[in-house]
Amino acid sequence: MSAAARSWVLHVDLDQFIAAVEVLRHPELAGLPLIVGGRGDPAERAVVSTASYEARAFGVGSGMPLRIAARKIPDAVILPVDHAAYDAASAVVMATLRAQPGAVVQVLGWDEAFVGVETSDPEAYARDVHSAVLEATRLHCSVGIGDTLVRAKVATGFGKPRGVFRLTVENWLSVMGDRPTIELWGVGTKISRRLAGLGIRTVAELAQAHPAAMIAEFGPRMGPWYAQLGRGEGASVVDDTPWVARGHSRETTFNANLEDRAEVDAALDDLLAQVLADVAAEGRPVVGLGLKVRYAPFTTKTFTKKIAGTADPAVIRGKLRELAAKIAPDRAVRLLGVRAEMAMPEGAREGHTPTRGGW
DNA sequence: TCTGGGGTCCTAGGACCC
DNA sequence: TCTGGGGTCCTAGGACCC
Repeated sequence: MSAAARSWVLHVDLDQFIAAVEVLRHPELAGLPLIVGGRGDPAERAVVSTASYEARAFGVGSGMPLRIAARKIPDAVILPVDHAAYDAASAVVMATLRAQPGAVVQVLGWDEAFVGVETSDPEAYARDVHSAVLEATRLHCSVGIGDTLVRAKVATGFGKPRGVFRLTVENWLSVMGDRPTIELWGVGTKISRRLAGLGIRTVAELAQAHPAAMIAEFGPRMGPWYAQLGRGEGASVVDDTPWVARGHSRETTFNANLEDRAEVDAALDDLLAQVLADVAAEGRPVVGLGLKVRYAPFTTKTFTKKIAGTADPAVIRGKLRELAAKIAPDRAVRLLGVRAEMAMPEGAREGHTPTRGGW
């Protein structure tokens, strides 16, 4: 018997995207423990962006300091992050998705996107997506199928690698109900711990959480959102409105802490110049500034300031100086970051981040 | 083990105004 | 005197994602 056509959400996620792109360029690396991170130098302060399956077998994963990773796998191949290469590969992937019949595509990152589609056979559609992406890029992907964005996103994890998995209102609780809340998209260590404090440890428990208790703990917006997440509910319509950046930022961790105020000022100028180059490319006025400083060993402070909209670098630099006056003069600086917030154009999509309750 | 870089959004609390 | 109540804006901090 054949099902009627209805709308589905697909979540397409490339397998080992960064490592796979590198292996395409360096076929001789196939099968070796491969680590991509920072500038490829384990002596520098940087972390792992991606580890190949072979490297993961040694306990190396993304987010781990490069130095530790190199210690765990002394003969690993360590490559620098090459944004341009991944951007190019990503563009081909997204173009391929948009070329699928009836596809509405919402890009989530370099290597993943939602695809909204009307079909009677979403598994067949998903396999077509996999074939098309493979043919265009020689990269494999996994596809989650869902009746909401959240369910599609979570489903992908069960399809990896190279597979397809469907998660809907029918099987959500039987598949996810007994799992810990941290496995939900948007629940991290902190929130899962606070949930545990309320006696909520599993997805099923979260799904039935008392609304008043959730609001008391997490506020009127996030409280109900987390409970919804537990049920896999939320938006079911893929939104292909173009994404518009709210701001741009640059930050740097110094390999040796900065002790000197003049060094700090010079580093801030350098970061600001990079940020303003990104901003200038969009031609939108700057309406806010942020300055982040991490003191050694590891305390982070941020300072922000709204400003009257301007594109004048001299004015912006003056405002940044005002924020910089708040940096403790007597503490060694480990990291500096500069952020510029831009005026949003009329009609830009609001709340596009699913994990913060925006959907 | 010792913690990158680029983003987004939410919340709490203080300032200020009426 | 001894201190209301609501609204809005801003700043700082927190949490999460890829």
